Amino acid sequence: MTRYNARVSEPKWQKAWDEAQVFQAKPDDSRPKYYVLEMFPYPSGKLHIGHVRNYAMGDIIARYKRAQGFNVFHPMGWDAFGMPAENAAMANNALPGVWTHKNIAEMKEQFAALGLSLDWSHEFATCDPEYYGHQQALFLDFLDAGLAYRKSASVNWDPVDMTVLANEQVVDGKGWRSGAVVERKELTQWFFKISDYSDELLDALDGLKNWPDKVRLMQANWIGKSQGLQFSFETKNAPKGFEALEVYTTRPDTLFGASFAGISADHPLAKALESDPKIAAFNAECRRTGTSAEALETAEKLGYDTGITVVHPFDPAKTLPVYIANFILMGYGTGAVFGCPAHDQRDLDFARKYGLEVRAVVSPDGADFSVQNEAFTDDGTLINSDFLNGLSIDAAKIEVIKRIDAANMGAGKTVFRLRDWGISRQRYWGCPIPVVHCDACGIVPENKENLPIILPEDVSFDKPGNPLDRHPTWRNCACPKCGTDARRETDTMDTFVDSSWYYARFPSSDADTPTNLADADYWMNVDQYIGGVEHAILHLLYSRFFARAMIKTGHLPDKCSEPFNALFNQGMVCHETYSTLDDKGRPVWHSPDEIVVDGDGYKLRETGEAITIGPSIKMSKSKRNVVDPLEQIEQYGADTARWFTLSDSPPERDIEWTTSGAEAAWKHLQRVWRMAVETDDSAAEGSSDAALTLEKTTHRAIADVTAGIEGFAFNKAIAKLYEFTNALQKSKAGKAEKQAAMRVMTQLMHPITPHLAEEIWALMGAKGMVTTAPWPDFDPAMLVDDSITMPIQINGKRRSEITIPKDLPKSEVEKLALADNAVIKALAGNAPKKLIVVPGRIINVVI
RNA sequence: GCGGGCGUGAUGGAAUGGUAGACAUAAGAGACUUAAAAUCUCUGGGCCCUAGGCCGUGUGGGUUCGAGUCCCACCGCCCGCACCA
Repeated sequence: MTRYNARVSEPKWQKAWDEAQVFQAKPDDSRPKYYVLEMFPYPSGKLHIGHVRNYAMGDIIARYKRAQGFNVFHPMGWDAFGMPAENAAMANNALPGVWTHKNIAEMKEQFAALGLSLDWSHEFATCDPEYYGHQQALFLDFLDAGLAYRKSASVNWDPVDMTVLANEQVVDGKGWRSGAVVERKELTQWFFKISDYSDELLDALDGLKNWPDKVRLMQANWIGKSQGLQFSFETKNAPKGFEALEVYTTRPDTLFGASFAGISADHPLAKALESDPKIAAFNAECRRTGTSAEALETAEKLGYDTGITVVHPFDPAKTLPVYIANFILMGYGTGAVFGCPAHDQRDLDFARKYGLEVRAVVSPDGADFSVQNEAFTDDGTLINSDFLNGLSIDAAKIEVIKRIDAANMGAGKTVFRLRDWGISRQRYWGCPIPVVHCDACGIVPENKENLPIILPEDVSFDKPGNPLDRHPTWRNCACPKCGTDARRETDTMDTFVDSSWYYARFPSSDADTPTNLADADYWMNVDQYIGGVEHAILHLLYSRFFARAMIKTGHLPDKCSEPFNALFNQGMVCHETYSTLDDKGRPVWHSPDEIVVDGDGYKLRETGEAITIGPSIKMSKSKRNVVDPLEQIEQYGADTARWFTLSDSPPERDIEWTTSGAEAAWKHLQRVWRMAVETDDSAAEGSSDAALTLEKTTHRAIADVTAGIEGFAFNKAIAKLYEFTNALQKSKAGKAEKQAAMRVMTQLMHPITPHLAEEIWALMGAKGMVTTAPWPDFDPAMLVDDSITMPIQINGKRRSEITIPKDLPKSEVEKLALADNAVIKALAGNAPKKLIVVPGRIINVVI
């Protein structure tokens, strides 16, 4: 019996595609273009099984669209800057650049084994000076356009990675990569003015119809738009310069319920009072409080009465005490608020602790109302509020803003949660920020003709901190303005900058400017973008900002403000975990290849020790539940891995890698191969009924698989291919008909298992390569049968079925239904109460 | 706390408001084989003795001729954000 030998066939076809250059795309106005892109990988040096699934998805789309006649652009590159290279440098005494390029070379080979239809002629790595030099040019243009600026700010400092992190990179109070508790630090940093686009980035989310709702919602929440009132209280007993205290609120309607004013420990007023050692100590304590989930759960509301008071804007007789409070954030609004305990839970907790007045000013029904331990935050009617009494919340807000505005005390204001993007990183392995510090001229942008500012290679990692800082000569340069001795900026850019515009570089990867407008005009935008949901905010929000900034600076055409037309988030590949316990009762994790199934359970191969099987979770080095894709490819071939990772679950969901599942996929591919070989031996003449049935099945399969791929339901497409295989195997049609069906099968399988498809295509003597063959069409007329079987329900429960001609009039269907034995029996001579016929679907007899 | 999602056989999962469990995996039985592998056939939600029937999509209600699907409440799990005034 012949077997399909993936180990021989796969490299053979990869070479054939390569030599025919079938995946290289050039602008061509005669065909519609289609730009499909998967988030480019970090070159860790080792392909992960998750990569296989991710890139297989993109490849299905690319191959399918190519067969549909689209001019498909499917490029690949490397997100090559970042911490791991520096960590490796410290551990192995290897240079980050050398380490990274070695990884890229290894990984590219592993990618080749997957048979992806990639156009490698546009490849680049973000650590190439040819790439990051253009990024430096973009930076200078952003600087010129006011989109980049430098300021001193309190930043998130990761004490392990010894670098600054963006807000988006702090997760649960910890660094997103190192996991270290983040500290606050005052540093002068470079920022991108993403806040210029807060409104636009929010509003444009509505237009992203082909993005997951979840991602759009997450971005909307992150941008966090609030509408409210910003106004000033007049202060009493405050230090000089603080005659007014500006606060922000989204509930101006509750102003008459105010019983205190609160300021952040980082508020200028709080700092001005630090000459009092008690206040200094209190402020220090506030700053120390963590922001992790647990810390927030348990943190008590703490305040310090400054002795200062403010005057109520609508009631000069009323004054409110000013507290420094630990729950007020300097980074939002003005860092100062008025507290209305009745209608804000935090203020209520605070008021109860410090014995402040709790005065309800909104009542659910307009009647007198009081609040105990739970703040009332629902809709209602204003009470106890002078001129606001009887108004709705919305009307009261408008009225208060109007009066504050008229009194020149403040105005309505929209505030966003989104802050500007701090991009300075105190790291070596990143894109140098192209500015110069000159004693005479200050901060001077580097001249564009001096770009790229190239990273030095002779660096050492024997000490913590940024090697660029202690490099003997690299910092030294001439001031671009006055020519005197000056020093380079040693901070490099956040690696998220690198990935914020790579998609725009691919179409013109050789251009001597960051982009080429003609190429961008042809290829942009990305029609289908695929990647993990972990980038829902960081990468995707930054990219949306970058596209706008690049339009403003003339690097992209106007149509590119939303660079990703459609987004798909794929799930992860998981595996169950295996553990034993050490002598102290701590778990010891074992990798799947150390495990054997032995009669009644899983055992450790070496010692026979029984294994505890844990839940299937994301593959990770620490839990050792990792499956090496290269071993799988070595054993079964890339097609099997591609087929299996897409077969069982919807692509957006996590899947569990199981050995039995992978073997089953491999068996199935062997079965298809065998069938292709055997159709040659079929009887030359089959039954004509069988031939017609097979033809209809074929058209049905084309329709279903096409719909599956179009709808990103690869698992369903694969289920339909199984059905088609089963039907073809059982078919009694003749040789020619079976071969025709087999050819269609090959075309339908080709996006998923391209190598096997090519091998069968060649075996059957078909012309050219299946990779370049057009997608098969189906005839809608072939999808309908002449007779259909309709279930009959009695009172909604299925009781019988009848087979009737397709276009039988409704009245005839009713007659036949009433003549059905089960119906006659159930009716027992009575007329039905109701008879529902849904044409082509179902009949329901109501008794 | 706020926001979002999801609960279907032993398992992964199908199912425009219209025959629940497609397709696959595990498992069981059988065929072929000296034997194993490979391959093929059958069984494959639960219950009742069968024809056949009853029950069944987290729980309880509701809308409907008809609900896994829509609505309400509850329970459980997952994800995101989190003292944002």
